[in-house]
Amino acid sequence: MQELPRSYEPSTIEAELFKSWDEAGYFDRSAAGFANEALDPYTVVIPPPNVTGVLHMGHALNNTLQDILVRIARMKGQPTRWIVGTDHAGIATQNKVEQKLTEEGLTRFDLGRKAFVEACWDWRQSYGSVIIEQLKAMGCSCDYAHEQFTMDPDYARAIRKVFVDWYNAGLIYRGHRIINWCPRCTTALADDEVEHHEECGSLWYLRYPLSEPVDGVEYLVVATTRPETMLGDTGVAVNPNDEQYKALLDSGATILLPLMEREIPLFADEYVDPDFGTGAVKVTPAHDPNDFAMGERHDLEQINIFDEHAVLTSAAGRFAGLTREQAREAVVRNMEELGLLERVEEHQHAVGHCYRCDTTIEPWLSEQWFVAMKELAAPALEAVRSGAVRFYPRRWENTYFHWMEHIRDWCISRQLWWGHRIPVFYCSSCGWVGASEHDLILCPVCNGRLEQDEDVLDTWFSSQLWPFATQGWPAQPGWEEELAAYYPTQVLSTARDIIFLWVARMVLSSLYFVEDVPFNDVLIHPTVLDRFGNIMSKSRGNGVDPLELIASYGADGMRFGLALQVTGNQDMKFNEDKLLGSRNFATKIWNAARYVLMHIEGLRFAPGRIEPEPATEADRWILSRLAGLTRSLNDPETRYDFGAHARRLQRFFWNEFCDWYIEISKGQLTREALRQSTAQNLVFVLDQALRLLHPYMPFITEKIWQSIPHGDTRPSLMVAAWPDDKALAAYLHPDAERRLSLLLDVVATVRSVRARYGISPKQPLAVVVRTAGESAASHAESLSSLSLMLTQLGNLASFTAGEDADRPDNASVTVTDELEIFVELEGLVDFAVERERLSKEQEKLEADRARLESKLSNQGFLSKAAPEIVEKTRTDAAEMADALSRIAAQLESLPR
RNA sequence: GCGCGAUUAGCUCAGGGGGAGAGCACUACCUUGACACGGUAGGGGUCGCUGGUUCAAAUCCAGCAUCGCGCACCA
Repeated sequence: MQELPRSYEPSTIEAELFKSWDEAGYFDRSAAGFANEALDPYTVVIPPPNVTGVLHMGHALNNTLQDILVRIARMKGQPTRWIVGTDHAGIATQNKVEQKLTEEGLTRFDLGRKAFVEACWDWRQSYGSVIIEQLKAMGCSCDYAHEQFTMDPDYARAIRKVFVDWYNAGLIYRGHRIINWCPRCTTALADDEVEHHEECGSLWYLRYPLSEPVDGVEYLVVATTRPETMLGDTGVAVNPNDEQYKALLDSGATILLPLMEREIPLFADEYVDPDFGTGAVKVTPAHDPNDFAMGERHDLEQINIFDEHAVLTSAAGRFAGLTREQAREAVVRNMEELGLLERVEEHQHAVGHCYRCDTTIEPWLSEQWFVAMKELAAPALEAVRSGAVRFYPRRWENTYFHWMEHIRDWCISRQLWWGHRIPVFYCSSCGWVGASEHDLILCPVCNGRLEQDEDVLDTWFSSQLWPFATQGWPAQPGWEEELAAYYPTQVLSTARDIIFLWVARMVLSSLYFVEDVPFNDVLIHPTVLDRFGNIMSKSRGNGVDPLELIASYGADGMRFGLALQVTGNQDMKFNEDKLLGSRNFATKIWNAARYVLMHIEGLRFAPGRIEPEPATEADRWILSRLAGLTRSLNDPETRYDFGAHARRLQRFFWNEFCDWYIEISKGQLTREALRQSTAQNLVFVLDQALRLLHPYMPFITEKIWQSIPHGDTRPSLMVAAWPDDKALAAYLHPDAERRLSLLLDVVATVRSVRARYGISPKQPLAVVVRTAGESAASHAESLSSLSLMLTQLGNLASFTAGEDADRPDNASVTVTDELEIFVELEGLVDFAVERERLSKEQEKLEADRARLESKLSNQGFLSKAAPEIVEKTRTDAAEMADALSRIAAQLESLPR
């Protein structure tokens, strides 16, 4: 037990507490021996942040939620491990290191592959742990002692095995295809890594002259959004059923491609939509996936006019050397000069951009590696259909299904240097090609020298293994036992934008290699938008730095404020007010704890856990409320309803414990007979509340808990027992709750009267309550027994309650369903004001009553509504009628 | 085009068939020995629109409108 400083300064306690948890070993699965090995383990893998990453709001939210779940499990005694680590993030990291080189006037080619990769490792050494440190600042209770990295040697082994197994199973193949190419990153991208934005572009109508006029027709018109690609055209297609081109098709006409003076065929293909543009499509097999497909069907030449930077090559003749933007301008100008530009229309269309650098993607023909997905997708689809993997909220399962059902092969090769190099070896002598888990030097066939594939694997190829590769698969000692005990993991919490990129692929690869799902629950948290509803991004500059928020509100304030905003919705407009409110809440908790400490000074507690001792109605009430809170927080159905739980916690602590129980305790503590029991109840409720709050606000709760005499033998709240709703259920007490609400009504009424008449809280008032209705007698008795408490809370000069209590002269009158509350005002009372207020109340009540009565006179209602509803309506209406008559009587008897 | 989400107090959002809620903001009063990052009392809403189901709809269903997010794209 120790003193708490007068004011709460988060920054003065957070780092120190974190260090103490770390040193005590609580982040380990054994929680320094406090975990109960007999219970189900709880394992979570963090979505590995990029090594280049700095904490953003998405991380702050996601890791708050994971930490809440992990801390609850740990307090329940489950062997808990939150696996943490970083992702090597191929493109992102390579970009960072290249950027640094550029500043030094170098390119990666100046360094060469080996030195460049070393530079990446150096970079990782220097900056790669930034985000891990930030997680610590948030208070995240990850297993930092076993930090993982997707480029670790053990991880690399897993990658190798996956690649080789799939290669040998024929699931990985090499192909010459149109892929998405980023000319800035100079690498291929998977379909999912391309972001489509709607852009306002143009549709150019170009005249393509026929080689020979047909029946006086000299040209046809094609429409295109990318005129520059015409330099690579090797055909023009129309729909076979399109009447307007029938004659041309039948005549076997060919086209003389302008600017290139190349003769290209006119052909028919079902793909062409006769109603779009002119119904004639220029076909560029090397630069458009659809054209590529048509080219394959019609055996067209593929002319690649772009190099890897999307600069025109010699295949573009005199346009060689231009960028694609310059080429567009030049082509359009040239066509116009030739009189071949018919018209230009505005045209809205989606354009693909690199998800890493936002450069416009170029569909580009190249040799790449692919994973055949269809076969792999089937069990992954089934895993979610069967419920083995369940999404929260459930609707995201549709997104997953749609992707899995329309899955396309996955381009996994990247033309980068930083990453897992593709383990395929080529023999230049005999042409042998093979994949190997170990580096090969000599050809197994001809003993010739082997060359390894130059490309590296997509970063998502490695992160798909995260849940099992981080637990030792496939070669670390004891991995089978590890997975048998701790796999699948319990929950994966992440943002919706990586459901395809990551979540789906983890399911798919885990089912293949570990023959089990990687996790049972997938929690898709809302996306944090700025306060105007825009997505937060670097380019918009509207991001909020979680570390600044921690500085302003404390880690606890930030966490609680974020948790409060979590709903089942897809978005969350970031509301900083909630963080301010949460910091204030933390201060409230702090001060409540200081109050408790202050008032138990000099008291002695029996050894062991402090037990509650319900001696008064208020004691029974607060314990009942605590029991109810604990029950609702432990409901497994609502385990991911963070916002609802946070609100309940705040309501209980602030509005019930602080506003009422602490206030009531002030009176109880002055009575010798109640002093000890009240103190015990204060400590007990505070202790239990701190436990329930700890997962949300780990620092302040720990700090306070270690300062109060809870009597628990555990040295830290982090490993103290989570409140047991079944044990607390013994304290549920509906009658006490009902009686306290009567008292609360009376107190609120007295305060309201004071405010209305400007009477100081310091001036004691005499109050008389007349009880009414069926429970009049017991209510009168309850209130009488609570009179000490009432007197203290309302600062009353006297209090009497009874079924037949008389209204004093000169009293303000308030009528409730079950009470008539008279507050004596000794000449101050303004009866005109009282009458007006009562009349207003009467009006409102009469309207309500009329509505209920109309229900009760409705045959349909009486015969079809649930009996208990009818009964309730009846008693409510009766109560209202009764209250109305009492109001009428009061109005009648009030002096004029 | 297909799918999904949102629309409730000035703002941010809960709620989810049976008497409209919270926080912030606003107004008034209160520096009371836990807390002014506080307390008390107030004001403020025909729950987007139109239909339907139902004894009963803010709540369920359909359509519409507006905003937003995916996916797929016809060059």
